[in-house]
Amino acid sequence: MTEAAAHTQKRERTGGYDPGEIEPRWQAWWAARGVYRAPNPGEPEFDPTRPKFYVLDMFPYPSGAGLHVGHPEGYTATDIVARYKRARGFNVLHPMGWDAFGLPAEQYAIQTGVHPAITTRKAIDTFRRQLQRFGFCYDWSREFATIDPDYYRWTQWIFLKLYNSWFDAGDRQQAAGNRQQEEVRRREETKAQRNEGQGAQTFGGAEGKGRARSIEELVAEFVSRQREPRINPDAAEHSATDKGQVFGPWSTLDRATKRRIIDSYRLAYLAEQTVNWCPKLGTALANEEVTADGLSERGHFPVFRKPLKQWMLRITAYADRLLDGLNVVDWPESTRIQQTEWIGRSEGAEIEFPLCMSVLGGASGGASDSASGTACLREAVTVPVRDTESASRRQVVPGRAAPEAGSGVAAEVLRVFTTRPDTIFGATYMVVAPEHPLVARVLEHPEPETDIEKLRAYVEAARNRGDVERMAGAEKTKTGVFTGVYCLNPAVAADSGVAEGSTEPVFAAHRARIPVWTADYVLMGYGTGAIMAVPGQDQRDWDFARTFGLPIIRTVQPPEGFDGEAYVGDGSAINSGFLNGLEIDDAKQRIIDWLEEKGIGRRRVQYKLRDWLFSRQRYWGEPFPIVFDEAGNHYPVEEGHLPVTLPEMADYHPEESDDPRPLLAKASGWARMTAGAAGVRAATDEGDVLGLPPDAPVSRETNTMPGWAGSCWYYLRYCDPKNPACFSGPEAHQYWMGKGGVDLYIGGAEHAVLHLLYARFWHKVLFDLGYVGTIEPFRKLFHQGLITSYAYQRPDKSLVAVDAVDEVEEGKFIERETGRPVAQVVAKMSKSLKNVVNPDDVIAEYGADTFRMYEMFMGPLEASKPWNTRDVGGLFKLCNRIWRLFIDPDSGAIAAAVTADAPTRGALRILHKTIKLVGEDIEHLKFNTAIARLFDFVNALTPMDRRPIAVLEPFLRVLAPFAPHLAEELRHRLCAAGLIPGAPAESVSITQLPWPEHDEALTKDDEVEIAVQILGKVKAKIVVPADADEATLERVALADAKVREQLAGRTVRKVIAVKGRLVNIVAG
RNA sequence: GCCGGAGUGGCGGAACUGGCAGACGCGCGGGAUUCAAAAUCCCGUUCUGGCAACAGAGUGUGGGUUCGAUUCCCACCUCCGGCACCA
Repeated sequence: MTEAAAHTQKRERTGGYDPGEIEPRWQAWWAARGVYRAPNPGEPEFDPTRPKFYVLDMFPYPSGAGLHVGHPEGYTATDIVARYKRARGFNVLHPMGWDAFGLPAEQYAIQTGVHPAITTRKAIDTFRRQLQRFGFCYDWSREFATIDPDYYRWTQWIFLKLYNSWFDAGDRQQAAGNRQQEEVRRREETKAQRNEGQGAQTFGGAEGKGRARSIEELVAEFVSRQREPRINPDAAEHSATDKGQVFGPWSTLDRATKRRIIDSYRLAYLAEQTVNWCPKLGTALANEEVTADGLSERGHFPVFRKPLKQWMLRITAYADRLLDGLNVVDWPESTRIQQTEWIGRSEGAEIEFPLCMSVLGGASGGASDSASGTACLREAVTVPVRDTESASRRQVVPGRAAPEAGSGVAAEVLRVFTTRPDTIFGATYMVVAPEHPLVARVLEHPEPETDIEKLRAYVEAARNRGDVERMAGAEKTKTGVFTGVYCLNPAVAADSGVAEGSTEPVFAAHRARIPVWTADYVLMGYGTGAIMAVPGQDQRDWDFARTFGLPIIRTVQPPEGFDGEAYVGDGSAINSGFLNGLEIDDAKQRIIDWLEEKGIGRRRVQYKLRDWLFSRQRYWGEPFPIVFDEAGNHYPVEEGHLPVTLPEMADYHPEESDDPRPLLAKASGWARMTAGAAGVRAATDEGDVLGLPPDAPVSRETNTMPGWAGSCWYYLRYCDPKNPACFSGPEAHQYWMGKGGVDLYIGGAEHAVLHLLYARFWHKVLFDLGYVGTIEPFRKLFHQGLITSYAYQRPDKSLVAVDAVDEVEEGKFIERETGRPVAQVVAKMSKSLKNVVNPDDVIAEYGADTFRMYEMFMGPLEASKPWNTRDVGGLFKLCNRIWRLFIDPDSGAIAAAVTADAPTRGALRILHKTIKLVGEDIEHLKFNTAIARLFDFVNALTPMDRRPIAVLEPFLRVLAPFAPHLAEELRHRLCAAGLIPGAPAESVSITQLPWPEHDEALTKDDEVEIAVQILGKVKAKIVVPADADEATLERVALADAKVREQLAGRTVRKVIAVKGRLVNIVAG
């Protein structure tokens, strides 16, 4: 019989602690009275005099398997904080709901035909029941799920806001200048917010780095000629050639061009994306779902890389603001670093290298001029370029159109991005990605030195390998092929003419003409898909140069004795013409100035962050509020026609097809209709490119949104979850979000980048458009650690399931089957190791209060720690001991030692210490030490034969956040026995009572024990008044008998006394 | 490889801003209570030596700074997490 079971048996005979009876009773009582309901501003029960506190858990996905012991860890922490803050006089918003779209329910539907909604609702019911059994103080009246049409209607609405917005980069120069000032202002604001907890709203302001504006305003600027109609120069979906492309005045443009321009600005746009298409499964797969040998993880079907039109969100426009925001939030450093690295901002330069080709122009467009191309080649080889003026460029590449910044004429120059423009003199070759347009062009028009078969084979091989494969390839040996193309290093070419007499022109000219290679270590998706390779200062380039015997020139002086390969440290420039002698930073400035002056390069910031692929070919997700006309143009469904609900499906099997078609395409009755029926705005006239005639046939977008969509804004809906007219009423979310947003957000570190970045992005768009008043959604973020479990390990490190092991003696384990010894180790909980702990089982045996306290007592919240069932009993014992402080377990009556006597000084001291320390620990989320204080209190009270009510009752209010059922029960029993004079009526819940105030004077001991060290070793202890000063300490210490004995025959050289701490005597 | 975080008794862990290492809990040992057991209460519990007083060692390893280091500095080892040819 277990300890708890035995105890329960005893309780049946007597008045012992019985959580199985107490807890459901109080849960029902709290629910019936709506104790945890948080009224919104405007409701009669709302108290505007209190500050607000919004404490949020990360949105759970209700899996069919139910709750795991990892879930309640964070939930208990937020519950404690919510209860504590409520007791400290805050209006607390503490909601819960469900992130319910997702793959598992759909997979289940494919297998069984059961509608995902049914599966999902069932899983939600299980989760809710389990969470309610913990006694969490959620305001369940605010519950919703992302699958509710009333919710996803607003998810679609936000998508439309993105679709109908563009990012106005504004005057970047000015923005950069304002940056620091802005940051200071925001930091101040955040500080103020932290102090106040709430404040006035500033709506619709931007952050000084560009902002989202409505598409209508953009079109108006085109129409009024305020802005020149051109393709968005920052549009990732357009080729370098198309970016920034300029057309005539708006009124002269045709419908298609107008649409093309507008769409290039939208924050939600369609683009061809290469996806992992699995014909057998009928869906695109994420990179993680594809095995190394190109098969689907599920089913092992072939996967092909195929271009597919996908919705993308232009998150890259917000890269800088997403970075800046990280400075104003109180988040774990590691998470801020992860986001920073994910965004991956690099400052550098874009440089154009003139191409020397026999065939210019061609595939990538632009005028073909073979004569000048040949001339260029010849010229570069034989004639050092004298002219250092910008004319030199014209000379080298005649007939080249002068491009504007950001536009590209890929036919004649090779444009690269580099963070080390200072090393340009060391660029001995170039590398382009295999997908680079230059490669395709060379394949079509080979150069004399092109080995076309080799090149084609290389490019083919590269194509079917995804980026992941390419980069994670186990062997890092460099591969590549020379394209046959050369280009000119503009710096070397120019410099060779300047340095009169000192350099050898011919050598310089050879140095200036450098080969262009293609290699898969250069990625098409980053920068321009081309690099200048500087093997002297870059290890990757060094490795490549060594592999293929390319020249290496150091352009930074390594320190003496440097015996490494590429040198990436500090130093001054060498072999670098006019840069020689400059330190790296100065050399960068100098060369960029030079490049800009020549018009062949410019400063540029580059990000690793890519736009967000927002389409999924699934059923169980939010439909897009978008339709297409017969020409394939897209139109938004007007707000009044939302939500676009999911159709019923006869079966959920994806169509097996080589032609990627989302699952919803099977619902043809749902997908086809007229523009009028779909809710597309009726076109006003011929020139209206954004509307359609109502009778025009349209078909719905059949992709669905990804799982992240619903969780991007749920924290806003909680503020006003039932609002039928608005995503969240302004008064409600302005109040709960205050100026700093969510006050405490606890969840796993696995969402450190994706969810937390996507949500911030949506929030900033909503901020720009004036819908929310905070620049960041989550002010303070905290990650709870993983709860692990024990497993057993054979000597060969393989793991053994817990049920296959016997403990033969204390701490010694053997594998039952073999009799061989195994070691106990900590491992992740997993079905295969049979070490998963089910919270329901634990609660059935010990109750929710014990469970809550155990999880909080295991260790620091942020640490990963192993579940040890044996330890749970210790917390159960604590609950029992608390019970017996109040209740005589034999009779069930109030214990005889409970007295109305005035408390002793000692009893008051332990109470006030407990109040103070537990409060401080909760504020710092140090729940493990807070519970240690509760133990201290109980240890101090247990031996007392008179336990004053005046000490016991405040203790219950300190206990309540941790063990709410136990505290509630005991307090009601004291009330019923008439032991709480002048207390609120019994109908009041302990959770509605204020936190007891502690008296600082009462937390202090009168006397303290001070250690006396001699040469750093404790040799004696002295007892002195708590406030004894240093001189007193020294005097008492030196007078101590033991100390004198130790010091006999030695001279005291120095005495260090620290008030309240110790005395250290240096003697020799 | 790079960037974080962490290594403290048999176990989970504690230690403010450089000031008595091991709070609190588990486990274990002893005692009280009991016909007995469970439960409960009390005492002990870092290691080594000693009956003991006490002595010595001790916070991953090796150095350093300091009257004094788990805490600060340098080098290294191990584990966990993230990123991984991003020019």
